[in-house]
Amino acid sequence: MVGVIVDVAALGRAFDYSVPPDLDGSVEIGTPVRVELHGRRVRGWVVADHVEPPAGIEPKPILAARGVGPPADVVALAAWASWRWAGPVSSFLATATAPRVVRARQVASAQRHSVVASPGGGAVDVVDQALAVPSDRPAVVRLAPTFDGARVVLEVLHRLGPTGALVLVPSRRQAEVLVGRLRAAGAPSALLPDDWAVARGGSAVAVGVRGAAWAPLPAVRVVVVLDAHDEAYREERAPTWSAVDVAVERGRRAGAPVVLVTPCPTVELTERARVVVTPRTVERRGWPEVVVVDRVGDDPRTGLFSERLVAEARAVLADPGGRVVCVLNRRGRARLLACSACGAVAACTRCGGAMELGASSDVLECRRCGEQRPVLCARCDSSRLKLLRPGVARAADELGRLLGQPVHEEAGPPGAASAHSVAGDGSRPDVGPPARVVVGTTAALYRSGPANLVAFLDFDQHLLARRFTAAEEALALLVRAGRLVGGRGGPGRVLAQTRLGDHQVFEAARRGDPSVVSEHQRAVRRALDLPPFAALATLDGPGTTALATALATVPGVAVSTFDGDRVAVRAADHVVLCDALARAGRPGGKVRVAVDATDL
DNA sequence: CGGACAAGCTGA
DNA sequence: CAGCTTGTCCGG
Repeated sequence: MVGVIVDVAALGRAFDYSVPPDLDGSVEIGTPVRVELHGRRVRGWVVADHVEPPAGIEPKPILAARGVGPPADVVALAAWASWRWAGPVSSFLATATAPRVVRARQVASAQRHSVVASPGGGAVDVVDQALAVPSDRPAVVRLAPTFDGARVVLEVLHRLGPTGALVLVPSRRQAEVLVGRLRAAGAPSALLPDDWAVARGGSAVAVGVRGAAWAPLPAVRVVVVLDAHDEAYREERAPTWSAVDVAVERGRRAGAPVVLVTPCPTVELTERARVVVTPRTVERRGWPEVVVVDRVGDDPRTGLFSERLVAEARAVLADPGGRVVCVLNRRGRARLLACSACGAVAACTRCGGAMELGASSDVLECRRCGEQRPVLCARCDSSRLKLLRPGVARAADELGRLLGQPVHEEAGPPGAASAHSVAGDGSRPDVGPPARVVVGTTAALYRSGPANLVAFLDFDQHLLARRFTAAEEALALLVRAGRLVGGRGGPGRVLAQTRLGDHQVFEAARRGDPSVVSEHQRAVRRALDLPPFAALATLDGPGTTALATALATVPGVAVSTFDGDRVAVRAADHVVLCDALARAGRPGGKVRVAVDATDL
């Protein structure tokens, strides 16, 4: 008999099944199976061996085994994650399972011995120090934005060999590029999830994005996370797990060193890891030059583009190869309109959402419910509406006029193909040369090639975002921009328009020292009892009240309402918080539980 | 989650 | 009272 977790979100516990003789040998802990449950056939995973079913229960047989599953220690890790993020074990097992059935024969085992050459340079010292950290604590390696993190990976592989190395990067593109470099350096590498079977064999480096924290390496010997500050490591949908936390826990359980590489360590990271730094003069040179354009004295009605910005852009474009990228995190032509006569904001008469100008500019559309109405004020019937918050499309029009250049708009959904993303060799024969002027959302920072000027049109929207991690995320944007323009001493610059010119984020960039932000944030978080000095979860959905009521009775747990109907749950640490969530169950039906939420 | 079954509501 | 909706229970 074996214990099986079924892929039914509401069922947290395992059910017992018998293993029919023809499946004996192909079923072990982690094996994906089909089983019958309550009259239907569902997917499940074997999570326990040699179990005794309770008296009076006659287990049904497993219907089929679906190839090779995650190794036993990953199954145990899924159980831990289920506790840590208050989500179903099955959701984590699904993430840890190959996208297509993997047969035992496909899992490559023994491999040749391979040696990775040391990349030399600054990576050597830093890896020396990182690997000297006792393995029960991760090391945070703080390197300048323009430092090539792949060198750290190569140096680690040079020291410890490729077998059992787990390497995470924020984006698929970075994963592909890194795998190419590792293979070129002689390290057998598995790109996840594609090369799942190879990783399951255990003799390659496993490389991938968020989900690769669950890579099926049978024995992890070292973990490296590049750009460990990146938000892409967090799953926003419930359960809201973090690949960095999973990777750290995995390394801890395996007794393997964990190396978290980042130019801008978050308070979360600095609080629980030992920070390894490079010489300040070296680090400083690898930060971009940041021009802060403080618009605090400007007339609010002046446009999106300060004189300084236009002058800098013109100077860049005077050089035939010069490129400019402008960032404005608002899509559409106009996100918020108001009546010029009476001042009323153009809100939807049905749902109250903000209405924006449709593509043809002759109709108002609600972004929330899709309601349409003519371009008229709902209060006074005036047809004169003014723009309160111009979007990307409007910004592109305006910039095109100011610069006398065609402007490319980049505001597609994340992951969509870009007309001008630059391939490794700098060319895209199918679309022609990259645009010289790009206006887009922050997505433009991830899809544009090298630039000479990256300008944030309204940096305050990042500094003032409602998440309490806003300052750290804003610094990460300057880092990202810095990688497009290069370090100080080079020709490229970052420019930020703001009304908060003396914000710590600018001070950190000016000094090339991210600790300015993390020290400031540490003080704020401590004073407000926010993570990492407390554990925090938010609840929403119909079952919120019932769960909040149950949690409020647990000693050490504090419950408070915010935003009308959402609930924040706080405790001194995750043990108290997650134990309370696990014991409370879901008394009132559907609730979205977001452990480690940042949008208070 | 989703099927089974019971209790409650509706209309002719 | 058939037929349908809504609620509650439970899975090996």
